[in-house]
Amino acid sequence: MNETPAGRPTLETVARAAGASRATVSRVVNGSTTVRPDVAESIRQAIADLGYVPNPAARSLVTQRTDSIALILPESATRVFSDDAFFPGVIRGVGEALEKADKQLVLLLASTQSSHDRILRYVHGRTVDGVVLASMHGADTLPEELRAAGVPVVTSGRPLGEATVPYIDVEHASGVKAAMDHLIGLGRRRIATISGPQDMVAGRERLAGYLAGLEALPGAVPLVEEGDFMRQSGIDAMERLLRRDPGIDAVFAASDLMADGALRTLRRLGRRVPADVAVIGFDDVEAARFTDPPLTTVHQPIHEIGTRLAEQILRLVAGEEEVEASVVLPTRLVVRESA
Amino acid sequence: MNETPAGRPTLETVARAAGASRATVSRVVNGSTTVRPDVAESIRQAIADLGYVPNPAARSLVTQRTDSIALILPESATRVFSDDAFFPGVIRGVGEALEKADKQLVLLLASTQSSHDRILRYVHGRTVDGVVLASMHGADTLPEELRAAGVPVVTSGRPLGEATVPYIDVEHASGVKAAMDHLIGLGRRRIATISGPQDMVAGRERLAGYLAGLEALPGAVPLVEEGDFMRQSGIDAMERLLRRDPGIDAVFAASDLMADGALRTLRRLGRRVPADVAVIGFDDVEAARFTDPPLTTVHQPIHEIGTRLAEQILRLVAGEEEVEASVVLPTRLVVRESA
DNA sequence: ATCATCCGAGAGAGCGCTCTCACGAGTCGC
DNA sequence: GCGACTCGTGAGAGCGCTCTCTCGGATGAT
Repeated sequence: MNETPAGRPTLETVARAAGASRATVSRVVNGSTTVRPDVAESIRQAIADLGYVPNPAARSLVTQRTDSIALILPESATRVFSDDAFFPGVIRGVGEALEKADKQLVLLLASTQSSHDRILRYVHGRTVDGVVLASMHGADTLPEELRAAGVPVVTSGRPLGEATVPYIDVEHASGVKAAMDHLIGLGRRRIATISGPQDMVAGRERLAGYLAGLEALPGAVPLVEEGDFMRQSGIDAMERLLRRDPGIDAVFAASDLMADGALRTLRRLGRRVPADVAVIGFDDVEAARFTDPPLTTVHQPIHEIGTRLAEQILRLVAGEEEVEASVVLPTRLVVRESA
Repeated sequence: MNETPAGRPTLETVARAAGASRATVSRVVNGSTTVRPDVAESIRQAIADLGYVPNPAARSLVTQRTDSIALILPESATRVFSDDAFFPGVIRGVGEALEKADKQLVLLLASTQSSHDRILRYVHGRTVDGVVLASMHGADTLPEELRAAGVPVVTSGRPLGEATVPYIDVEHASGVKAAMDHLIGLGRRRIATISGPQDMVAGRERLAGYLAGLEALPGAVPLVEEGDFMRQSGIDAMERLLRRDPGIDAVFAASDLMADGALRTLRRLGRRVPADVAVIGFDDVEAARFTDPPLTTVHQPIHEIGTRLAEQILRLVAGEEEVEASVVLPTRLVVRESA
C-alpha cells in the first residue's frame, strides 16, 4: 500500500523510500563519508526519484546558519544607484563570489532613513549570517551598531573616523597622485579639482591625493570645487572653476561621471580637451571609454571590490580569526585621450 | 534566583519574564486582538526589555512562508547590468515596494548557465515565496519551469511566444511609433534604425514600431542594423548604416546607450545632430539628458516597472485570484535636442 | 440559583531538520 | 576465546515558533 506523499518530500519520506533512517539520509545529503557506499547510493536514488530538496528553514533552525549574506545599501548609496555604475558593479562582484560559495545574497536597499531600524531588526533576527555594508557617509552609525549586535560585518570603503569593522577599500590617494604626476608631466601648471563630498572617505582621500600631487608644483594654489560624484555636479563645478580661474589647464575630477560633466562644460565653453584643458577622472566605469574624448582616468577594480567583500565576509562568518582588518586594492592610471 | 538567559531571548524567555504563556506572547507579537490590554502591555514591555526578535526560520518552518521574494537576473541580464541603467532602476523599484510590504529581496544573479539548476533547486527549496524574473531571451525556459514548480512568478517583459506567467511590460511599439511620427513631422525621409537583439521581445517590438512608423512614408525602405542594446554596438551599427546609405537623415536607436553610440559615430564622421541627422533613443535613462546633444528619447517608466513587478508578485503570493495576466505601462516621447 | 455562552489564556503537538548518543556487528590483540 | 576498539546506523531530543484544542471563569438569560 503506497502512501501518497502529500506535499513536498521530507527527510522522513526519503528515509522510508530508501529503507534507511532519517539520520542516515541527512548524512548523505550533507556529504558525510561514513555511510556505506551502497546505502548512500540507494538514498541518492530515492532523493532523485522523489525530487527531495532540503527545507532551509528547518535546517537553519537547528544549525543557526542561514547561508545568506545581506548587502546593505544605505539611502546615500541608493541615490546614486541607478546612475553610477559603481554599485551595480560591486553587487555583481559580491553576487558572483557568493554564488560560488553557495550563499544567498539578500539585498537591503535602505530607501529612507526609517529603514535604519528595519535593517537592525532584520539583522537582529539573524536572517543573515553576515552583512556587507556599503557605508558611505562618515556619520553612519550602522557599522558600529551591527558590530554591537554581534553580526559579522565588512564595509565597502574605509569608514570615516576609527574603523571598528574590517573594510575593503582602494588606494585613492596614490591613484590620484599618479594622475597628478601625469598632468604635471604633461606640463600642466594650473590644475584644479572637482572633489567628491567631504563627508565620505572616498571624497576626502581623493582630495588629499590632489593636494599631495600639487606639492610637486612649487607655488601652485589648490583650486577646489565640490561635487556629489554625479554628472550634473561635475557640469556645475566646472563652470564655477572656470569662473574662478579661466586659465585652468587641467582638472582632476573625483569621479568619471563628474569628469564627463566637466568635459561637457568645457566643450560648451569652447575649451578643447586635452589641448586647452586636460581632464582626468576616477573610477574607470564603462562609460569612461565613451566620453568625448575618451577619458583618462584612475582605474579602480570595482568588480574585485565586490568579490573581496564577499570573500572577507565569508571568512568572518566561517569564524576565521586571521581576517585582515583592511584590504586596500591598488588603483592605476588609465591613459586615454582626455589627458 | 535569576537565570541568565544564555543567547538570544526566545518566546519562552519572554513568556517567563512577563508571566504569560508562549502562546499569548506569540499572539501579542503577531498582533492578535484577543489579549487583555494589560497583559499585552506587560508582554510588550518584556519584549522591549529583553530585545526579543522572532526567529524567522522557526516561524517559516511552521507558517510555510518566508516573506522574501527572489529577483532573478539571468546571465543575459547581468551582462548589461553594470552598464545599462535599466536593471538597477528596476531593482530599486522592486526593492522599494517590497520594503513597504516588509518583504525581503533576494537577488539571484545567474552569472553562468550552470546557475540555472541552482536557481531551480533554490526555488524548489521554497526559500522564497515568489519570484520576479527578468526574463530576457525568448529561449528562456525558466519562467515555465518555475511555474511548473508551483511558485508564483511574474516576469519583466513579455516573454517571446506564449506568455504562461503574468508579466509587466511597456508599450514598445506605440512609443516607437510616436518617435517615428516625430521624425517624419520634422521632415525626415531617410529614417534608419539600430534595432535591439531579435531574440528579445523588447528588441522585436521596437523594430516592429519602426517598421509600422515607416509605413507613413510611402515608398520608404527599412534600413536596419542590429545591436545588443549596449553602447559599442550603437557605434558600430551607425557606421554600417552610414556605409549602406550616407544620405540617412534620421535614426531611431532601440536603446539610449546605442543612441549615444550613434551620436558618437555621427560626430566623428562630421554629421551634425540634429541638423544633418536626427537621433532618437529609447529608455530615457539618466544619461540621456547628458548626451551631446541631449537625447530625444522614448521614455519608459523604469522605476514603476519595478514597483509594479513587486506589487503583482505580492498579490500572487497572497493568493489573490484576480491578478492581471499582463500590465502594459505607457511610454512617451521626450523631446530634447537630438531630434 | 442554574445553565448555556463566550472570551481570554494555556497546554501541547508538530513543522523538518541536525546531531549526540547508544548500540550491534565486525576486527584485532593477547 | 574474550575484552577492547572501530565503524556504520538508528533512536530521539530539541531548535523556536504557530495554531488548534481545551479549559476556567465571567457574563447573561431564565
